[in-house]
Amino acid sequence: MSDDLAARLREQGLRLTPQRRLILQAVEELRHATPDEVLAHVRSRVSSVNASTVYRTLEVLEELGLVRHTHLSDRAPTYHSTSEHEHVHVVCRRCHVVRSYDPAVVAPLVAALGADGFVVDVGHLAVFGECADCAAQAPPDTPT
Amino acid sequence: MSDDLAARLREQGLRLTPQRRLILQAVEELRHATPDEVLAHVRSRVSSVNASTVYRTLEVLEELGLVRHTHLSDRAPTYHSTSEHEHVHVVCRRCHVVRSYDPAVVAPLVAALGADGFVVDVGHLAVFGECADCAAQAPPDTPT
DNA sequence: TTCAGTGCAAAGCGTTTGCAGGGTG
DNA sequence: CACCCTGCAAACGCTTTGCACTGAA
Repeated sequence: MSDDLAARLREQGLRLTPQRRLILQAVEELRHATPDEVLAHVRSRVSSVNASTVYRTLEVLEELGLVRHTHLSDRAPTYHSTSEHEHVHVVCRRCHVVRSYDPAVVAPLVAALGADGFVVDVGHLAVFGECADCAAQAPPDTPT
Repeated sequence: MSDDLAARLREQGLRLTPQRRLILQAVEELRHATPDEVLAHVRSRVSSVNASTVYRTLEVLEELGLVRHTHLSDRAPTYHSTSEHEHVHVVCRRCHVVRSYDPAVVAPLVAALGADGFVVDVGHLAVFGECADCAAQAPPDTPT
């Protein structure tokens, strides 16, 4: 996918820099990562990368369609590569386990809203709730 | 619903204060509001309420099950009263219009995840995408 | 009278921005 | 060699926290 990177940047008159390559690579390798985690990963190989560069780069990569983000917690967003199959994130609010589902699970929802002309951004969807394991063991409480 | 307030607070050994009453009332009247909007609304009637009290109170009210929150933007969360019917929020990323849908639209999703023992928190769901009006008029771009 | 709740101020976390120097194309 | 990109440091928006005082029960 890093091949796309050079091409897509060029299309927009943007430049290919080592930082951009490393950041995209980090997102691909981590599969799901916050800006902070991306920064840490990049720094584990090269020492000098700045947090603001990570933010600016993730923004660029998202505009180029190479990465996407969702909100899997009330804190920082999570980025993932678009080279993965599109998927819906399902998050257990109790144990914080994140599971990916095939977009088929939301097909009826997409269809229902589509009837009103609304186009759902499936990749951004995060469904919160309580997973089977937690529901089994847990007292009825505790938030995100 | 403010009757519930006194009762539920008492159950937990908590106290009924003017601030708590006003904050719950604000959420009910505004229907969808960020902590900041709640603060402004409360201050428009009484002058002295502190932001940290709003945050602390919204947390308490949510634990008591009197209010709920969702994330309708990448910024502050939105609170609403649980005295409204449960609904799913659908947000246009372009014009930021928020529309509420009957939970029926996600019934198939709830059923599909339910098959795996996952209990979906329907009230917390926010579906992002592009509404009919924007899709009609807009160039294919622009983020949240 | 007790202890939960409040206001205030400071700190915290994640993110953004202005600017000057650096490196890509 | 133009101009995009980066690092740095400061600022920012939202939220949380520590502490002493206040007031509900």
